[in-house]
Amino acid sequence: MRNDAPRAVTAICKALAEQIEHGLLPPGGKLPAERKLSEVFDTTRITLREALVQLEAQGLIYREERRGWFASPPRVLYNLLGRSHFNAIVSGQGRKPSTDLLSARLQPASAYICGLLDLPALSSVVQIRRARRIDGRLVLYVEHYLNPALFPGILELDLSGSLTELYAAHYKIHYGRVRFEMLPTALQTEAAAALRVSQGSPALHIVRTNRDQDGRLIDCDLEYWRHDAIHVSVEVID
Amino acid sequence: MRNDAPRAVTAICKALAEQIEHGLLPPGGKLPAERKLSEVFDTTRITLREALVQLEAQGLIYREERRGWFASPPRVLYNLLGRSHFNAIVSGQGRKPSTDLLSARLQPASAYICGLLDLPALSSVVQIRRARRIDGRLVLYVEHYLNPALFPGILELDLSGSLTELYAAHYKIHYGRVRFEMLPTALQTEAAAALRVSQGSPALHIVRTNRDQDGRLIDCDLEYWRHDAIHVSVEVID
DNA sequence: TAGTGGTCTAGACCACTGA
DNA sequence: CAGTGGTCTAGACCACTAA
Repeated sequence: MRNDAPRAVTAICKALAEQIEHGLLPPGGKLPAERKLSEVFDTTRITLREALVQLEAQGLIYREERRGWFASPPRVLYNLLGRSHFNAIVSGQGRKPSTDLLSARLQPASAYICGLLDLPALSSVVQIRRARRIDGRLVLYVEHYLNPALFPGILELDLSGSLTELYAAHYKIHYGRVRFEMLPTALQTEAAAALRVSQGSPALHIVRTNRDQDGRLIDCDLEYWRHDAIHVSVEVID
Repeated sequence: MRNDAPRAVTAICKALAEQIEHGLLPPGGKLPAERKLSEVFDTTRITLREALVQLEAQGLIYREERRGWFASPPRVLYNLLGRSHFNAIVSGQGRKPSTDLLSARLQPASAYICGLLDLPALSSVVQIRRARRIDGRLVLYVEHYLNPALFPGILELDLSGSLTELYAAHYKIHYGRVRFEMLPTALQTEAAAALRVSQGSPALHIVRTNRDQDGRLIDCDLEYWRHDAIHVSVEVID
């Protein structure tokens, strides 16, 4: 690393960042083709791509598989104490939420899920897989696992909306204690495919385990957020 | 992307991941040189490095600038409701914490810091910059900003230990309400240099704003964690 | 000083997107 | 079907680390 002259990659990052921050590339706007950009900056595609990947890591731009690079929209604020759900959070911030239902079925619980939900070995669970969007952009892949004893017939209902509201309306179950685990990782095969990004993209993994008003473990969510789509906040009162 | 045959990068990732998970490369252990590995996997260094970067993103390995690649130690659990501090958290999990004091001085507050601490324009603040280690490994870069009115003479004290304990012992100030903001990003120049990693490495940025027992804003921390060193947990009681 | 990682060049082919 | 991004090759030089 040269200490006097900045790296080519750094220079490209700065130039692009400056353009984005000054609004020359509006949020959601597509960047020019990689080959064009590498000409503009008089470098190779490899080097240019390294710069793009760094900007992606910073959250300034994102890519859609085989479609190109885009300026990132603002992050959505996820207040853990807000006790709210995706649709409400997103609409509350003036954005448009939507949900793709990927699959929903009863299946044997993995050892990991049994542990989370405190179920005996070889239990069955309801698995619901969904991809969620903000203003049309895929930002969140979730696997929900529900204790089937508490939600008879749920697979017949409309699972493309808020599960929270479904629980309340059909089962009179409300969230009580909720536990969050958060860890930065990279997207694995399933999540990457669902979000249409390349495997290994940085992401924030959140595991929610939810209890109801009586303290019973009712379900858990394995969430995978695009790392640049979210901003988590918590206020701890003494 | 070929759909039938897996990518070279994916194959390399799997092979290395398998070795690590089966303990052939113990945590903290150094991987062979990149050129050696690229021979082993019969590929180029570029391709091999892409695999290493993906494993880094997953948190399985990490690098030290110009020293090589190492298997990652386990993440440390950061319970936001634990109301504990770095040294206590780390020792409590059987690991060894240490702290490098990078700088400590009174300086004009940036507009951003004024906003966080609710200070008038052109205020001065005490800035303390530290790098913190777990078992010798640099994992956290922190900038602390203190309201100087509350901590007279603090620059004369030993700032390499727990500030929490310093506040209590010398100023009878204890934390009350605490606010956390968390967002995944990439390390910028200062943090990257302090942690001796390359700019643009994935990281978890945590902003803490702390109030004392009387609700006064006393200080804030801008924390930058190596993304693979931490596991955040919160329990929300209804 | 030898070897390592950090950076960069100059190409190539393929699969997919979108017109 | 043209253009794009995804992937890969086969090198090179430099700065730094560790012996």
